[in-house]
Amino acid sequence: MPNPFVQKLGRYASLSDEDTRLLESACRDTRRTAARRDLIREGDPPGPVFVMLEGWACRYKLMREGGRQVLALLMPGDFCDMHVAVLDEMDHSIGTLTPALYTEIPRERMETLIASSPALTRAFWIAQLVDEGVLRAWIVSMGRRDSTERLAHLMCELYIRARNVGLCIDGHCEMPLTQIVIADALGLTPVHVNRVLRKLKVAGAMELGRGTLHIRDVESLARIAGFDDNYLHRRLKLAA
Amino acid sequence: MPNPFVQKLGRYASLSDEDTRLLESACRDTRRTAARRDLIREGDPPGPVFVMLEGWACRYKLMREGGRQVLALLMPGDFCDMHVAVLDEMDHSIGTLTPALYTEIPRERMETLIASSPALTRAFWIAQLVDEGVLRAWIVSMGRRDSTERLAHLMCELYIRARNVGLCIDGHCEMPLTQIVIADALGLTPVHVNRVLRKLKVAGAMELGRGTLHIRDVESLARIAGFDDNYLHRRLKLAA
DNA sequence: CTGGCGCATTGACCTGGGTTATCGAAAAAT
DNA sequence: ATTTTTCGATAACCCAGGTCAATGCGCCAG
Repeated sequence: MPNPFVQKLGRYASLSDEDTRLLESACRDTRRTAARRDLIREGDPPGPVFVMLEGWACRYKLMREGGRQVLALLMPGDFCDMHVAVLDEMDHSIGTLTPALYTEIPRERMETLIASSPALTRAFWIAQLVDEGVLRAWIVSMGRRDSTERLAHLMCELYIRARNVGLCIDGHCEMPLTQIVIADALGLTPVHVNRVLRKLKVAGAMELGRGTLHIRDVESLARIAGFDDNYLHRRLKLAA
Repeated sequence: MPNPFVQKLGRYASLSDEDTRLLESACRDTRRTAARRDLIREGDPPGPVFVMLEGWACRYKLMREGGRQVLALLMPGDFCDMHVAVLDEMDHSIGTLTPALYTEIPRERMETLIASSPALTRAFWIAQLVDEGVLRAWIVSMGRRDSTERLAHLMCELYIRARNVGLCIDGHCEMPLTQIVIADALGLTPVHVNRVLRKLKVAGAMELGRGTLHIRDVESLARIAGFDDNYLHRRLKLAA
């Protein structure tokens, strides 16, 4: 099966065979973890760059009173923090949501990679900018969308991102998120996420269950969400 | 008066005289604008890097139904989007909040700057990572803090950032934000921002009026906010 | 095969913050 | 100087989403 890291970066710049080879060889040394394991914790000194190859993870921050806010969902192909190494300590944690396969690319290796080809440099920059765009889109969602729009918007985003790395087959894809994780990501309670999911199911827009997302009516879902994919910087071809 | 751009980057790496000179000369060519002018709009092709020298601006996104969400507040010393030029179009707008003085640094110039010294490279990376940290902190605020904590948290952040570039004098600083802008930033309504401001004033924590922020009791404000400055990647010395 | 635990589901009730409206005071425009 | 616009301050009312509580299901460990 194709390397999702290569697949993702390949969307942002046309990679030569040599670029591809470099990326693949940087992923040679893989590790497996169980679900709910932290790869790195808030306060830790930043380590290598993590690249997700299988399974999902998330960035998150724990609150004093015990709640948590998920800051980003990481799926295969996603990587974290090209440059964090220059910071003194992590300001958030990263943990797996499912059993996962990932690579750690040491900082020097990463720099060599970036320096080795203009296409790779460009691809990494774009990936970074898209990640920032996603952060901003989350802020927009939390600030100005109600719970239904918010959930629909997140599902549109995740669906497109998953499709970009080949994780979807016409209208449904693997999405191993519990309602609790979704609630932690959207700033809602699990109870309310459940209510909204029911509503979206009844509306015939989408269904989420048993780790799988089924998009029932893309148009309708995108309309509910007020979804515009410009922040992902690719043309929206949901119907494809 | 000192160049806030130099001042800001100087916090992140020790700049040689040569570095300082380079930065200052990149700011030679300045422009003035009135308040409420867009520097660039969503959908526009990305242009040069903007560096704020005087006055405030914000990144924002307009909603279909007319609302807007402020995504970041830019004060003197802040700059935007080192690498946006690689993207096809802007996914949000940037507009001034006050009359402003700023510089536009063309992309090539920016690249020369970054390439010209390891200290500058490092400083730009850190600035970028801190900006991302701020985005994440906003997500945490919107997801998990109530309106009072949220407003207090934003004021702590802005106070520290303003102090970093020399805009504060013991406990008060210029902060030309209307309650409407604050509401747009926090995902609240202006009416409610007003209520919360009154509450914080009565509590003796802070006062915001006539474009000026007065911190009345730092400890109390930070406690209300649940503020931890680790995401700004500098030691918190609010009392200094 | 069974007990336990995390997750999903649902109901009843409550509250933080939204909505709408009004008024006076600044500030900006002419 | 005066008109116009924007901003801040408050009050009355309402609802989206939180809170609390109870139940059931599926899965894994023993």
